[in-house]
Amino acid sequence: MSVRVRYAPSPTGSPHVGNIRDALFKHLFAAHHHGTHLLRIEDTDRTRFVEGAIEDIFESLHWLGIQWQEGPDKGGAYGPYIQSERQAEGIYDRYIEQLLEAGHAYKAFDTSEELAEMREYQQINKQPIGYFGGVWRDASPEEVAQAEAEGRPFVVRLKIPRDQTIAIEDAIRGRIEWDSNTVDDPVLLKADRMPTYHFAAMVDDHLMEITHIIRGEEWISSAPKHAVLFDAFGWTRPVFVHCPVIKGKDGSKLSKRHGDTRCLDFRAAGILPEALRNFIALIGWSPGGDREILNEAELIEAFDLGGLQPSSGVFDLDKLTWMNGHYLRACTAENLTERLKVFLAHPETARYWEPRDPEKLAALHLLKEGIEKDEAYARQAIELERERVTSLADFGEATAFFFQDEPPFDEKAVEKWLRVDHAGDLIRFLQANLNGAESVSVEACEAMLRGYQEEKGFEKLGPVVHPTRVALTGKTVGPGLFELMSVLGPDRMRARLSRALERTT
RNA sequence: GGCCCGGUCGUCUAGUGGUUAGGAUGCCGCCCUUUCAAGGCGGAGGUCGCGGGUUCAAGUCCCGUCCGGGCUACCA
Repeated sequence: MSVRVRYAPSPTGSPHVGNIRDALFKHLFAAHHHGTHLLRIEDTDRTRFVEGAIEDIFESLHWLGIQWQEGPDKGGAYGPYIQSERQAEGIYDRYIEQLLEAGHAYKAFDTSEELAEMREYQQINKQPIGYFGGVWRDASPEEVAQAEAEGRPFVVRLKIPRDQTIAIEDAIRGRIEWDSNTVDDPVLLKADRMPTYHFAAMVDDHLMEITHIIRGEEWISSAPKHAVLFDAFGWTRPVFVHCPVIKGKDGSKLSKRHGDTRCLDFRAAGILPEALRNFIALIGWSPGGDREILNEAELIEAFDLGGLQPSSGVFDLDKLTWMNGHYLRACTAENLTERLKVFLAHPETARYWEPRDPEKLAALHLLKEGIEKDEAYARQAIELERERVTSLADFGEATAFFFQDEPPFDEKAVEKWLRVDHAGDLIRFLQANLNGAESVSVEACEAMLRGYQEEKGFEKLGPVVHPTRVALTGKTVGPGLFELMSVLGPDRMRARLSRALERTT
């Protein structure tokens, strides 16, 4: 039987990295086994629906290259793939009836006040908290009929068998057992006739022939309920795979106060999708051995359940940053420029940086204009700065001096290198050498500076290089000077040199 | 409170009874070099949560204990 797995998000918000990491695992697992990965939208809780969430789910998946073969957008033989539509078709009602008739489920007419009271009582008396039957689990048909006749609202609960051991076989942790008396009767159908997750997801998993339920470990405690449900229907249970969660630096569940957690925020921050994908694949999973950098194909090839880790992992932004730099350097300048164009044009980029770092955003605008004005020139600048950045968002500041007619002077740099005795002479020398030239090669630039060094008898190139760099860029750091000069070209250099000359005395 | 899961350098991890406990990141240093990076090389960092046991031999198996986390909704 071929592998079938599903990513089944609820449209309650934009997917965060932990959630999307699970989706990545499913895609990788399905692809590895030439199986099917399907997307199912679990929108049974109307009250928590968030506008735009579904769009963000698709977008996050697309961006990271997570694929699926069946879903609301693609169709498939097991549709519909949206639970509210399935509910409307009466799918869940049919199975509820079946359970009710077989005596595996029952109607419970408790009010929310009664339920709250019950929990309070249990808490005070230090009893296990939950619904273990109340008056309705074993109510007579007459009592139920009467309550129904009165039109009292009710829910349908699953009758968890008592005095038994419920066990599941988890692919990562092995056998996990519960005393069935500690498992309460979950609601299957809510008073508004909508199914709960427990019910809808399991029915759908069966109908869609899901072979492996891959989900976060926060579901472990619900697993016995799901197992009982499968057994009640006489269905074969899928393999349960409970993945470890991703935590923040302080060890608690990843949340907003740990910084970015929304998948699409990383895109806006300038992270490359292949970097984020590679990075999150390695939290809670390992290909074994020392391998760390894996592309899409390698991930698929290497992915198996055996590499999944039982313990949760911390999201280490430093390492993601490093990995992003690695992938940035692996791009060609052409490719990088194309990615930058998309990045700079995306409205989320500005929305992301505006409140965090307006200066960075301004530099990004400068780069955007630079690319629009002269893409070939911009590409050379990008090429030269590529080794000095760790995210797409760094390119603005890194390349700024290429695009500014008058890049601001770092006053300390001026103090140190433009106030040396020979600075004025050096600049005049360069001006003379550049006179009339239309372009200048890297080699010519080097020859020019070395010529001056020799002429003046400097032992090292530093006294020539540093003042030139400050004169041309305003800074003491940056790409190789000869390369930078060649890219800048004679015109820009002439303008900057004469401006710098005024600062030499 | 109850039930369940977890625990190897700060962090991600390799490890399936015999290793000087390996790699990566981060940190420090050296090399390269016109600066900053990148790259190369090296260093510090682990009593494998703790305590018992089993065994000639335990990070690896067993028990206990501590700590962390999850669930405990007519949310998923």
